[in-house]
Amino acid sequence: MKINLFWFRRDLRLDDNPGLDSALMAGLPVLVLFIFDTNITEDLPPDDPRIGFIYESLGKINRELVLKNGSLCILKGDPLEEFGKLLQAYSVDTVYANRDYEPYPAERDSAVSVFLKKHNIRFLTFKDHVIYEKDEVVKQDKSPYRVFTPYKNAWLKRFAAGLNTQQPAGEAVEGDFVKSSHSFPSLEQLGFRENQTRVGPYDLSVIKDYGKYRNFPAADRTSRLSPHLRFGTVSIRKIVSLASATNQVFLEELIWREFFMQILFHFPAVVTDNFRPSFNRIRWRNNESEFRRWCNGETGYPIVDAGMRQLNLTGFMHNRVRMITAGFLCKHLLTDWRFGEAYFASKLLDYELSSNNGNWQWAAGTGCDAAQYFRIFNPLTQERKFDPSGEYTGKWVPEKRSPAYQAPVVDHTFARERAMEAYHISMKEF
DNA sequence: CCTGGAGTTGTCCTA
DNA sequence: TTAGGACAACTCCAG
Repeated sequence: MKINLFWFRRDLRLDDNPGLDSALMAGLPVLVLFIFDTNITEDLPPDDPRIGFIYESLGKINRELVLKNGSLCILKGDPLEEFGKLLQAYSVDTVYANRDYEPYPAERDSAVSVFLKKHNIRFLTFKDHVIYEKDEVVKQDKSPYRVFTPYKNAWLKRFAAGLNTQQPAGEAVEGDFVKSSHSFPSLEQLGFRENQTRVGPYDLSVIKDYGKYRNFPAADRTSRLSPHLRFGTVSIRKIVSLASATNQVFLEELIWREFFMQILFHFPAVVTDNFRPSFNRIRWRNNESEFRRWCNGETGYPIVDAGMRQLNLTGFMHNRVRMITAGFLCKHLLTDWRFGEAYFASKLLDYELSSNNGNWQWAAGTGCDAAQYFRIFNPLTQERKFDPSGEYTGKWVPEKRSPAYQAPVVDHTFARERAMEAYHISMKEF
């Protein structure tokens, strides 16, 4: 009997899922599939909490599928090889998936597409992860925007006109699911291990007053949506539709997400290079012991240390504090943003290549539409402004007032002048 | 092609 | 105490 396949990747939900809905509407029974891609997981520790979150989300999906007389097929390996095995076991008509725009997944998907085509199987992909894909919001000459504000204006104009938008699906689409011949594996059977760090639920009640509270880390009134958007456990269409009706500032943050995604797509060199080559000649100091102190939250600046400790212990850091800690590493310690970016990538539950890279280059002043290089955050002023009660720093750095607390790794005024000089020299030599 | 205006989230100094 | 300009020019975008 012929079946269709739906391949989950970072769209881990059954509701409002365009690829899955299309597969179900096509008429044939649908086998729902997830592959732990070893090309990705081999670089991660076996107890990476993001794998735990994916596993937990798959479990939830499987329980729902069992109620619909199906079950989830979970595999681990190189996707091409796994598809090869699947085609031996099943007679497949079409493979459905939602598009992934990052460099590796895009390359993988085109290889899968070629492979399936050779076996006379169609590979259909759908827009799911964004409201607007890479080429849907561009300048009149079709070239990509490099400045956020005009991009945002064009995005909002299209959105208001309903151009290229999909409406969030209300009801679940009916269709037949196939029961997998594999039973649902344990985390250990997959070669992974349990981790205590958890992705919590998101909280949409904060959207209403987002602009008012978003800069105060102690208030803890951010939505915590980011890991859910990263892995698709929530639909971006539902969130954007709520945001556009509720809070413009919050909506703009979602537009930043798509801005950096299209930057990564059109300028993939940003993964390794400065967006602005005039900063290629910055002579980074890259002092290893200072970098370790930054990683461990031992710089002697409470707001920096609090942020890094929050990251290390929870896999999350408040957005305001991300800017402060990133700026501190690049400007005060004159450490190449690539080191900081890699560290955040290893720790953040909501790690997204486009946003992490875009925001690190923003903090370093090397990115497109980045902070001007002479804007150097003063970690003490930032602390006074955004954590005036000391509640946030006190929570993560309880020893901050005791003699045991370290002396600052570098004096602010000295570091500021040193950074300005390093950036000046780079620009002059360019 | 030319041109004017604008550009996520700051800080510091001076009057 | 507080408001305003300098930082240092540049790139991008729209008309």
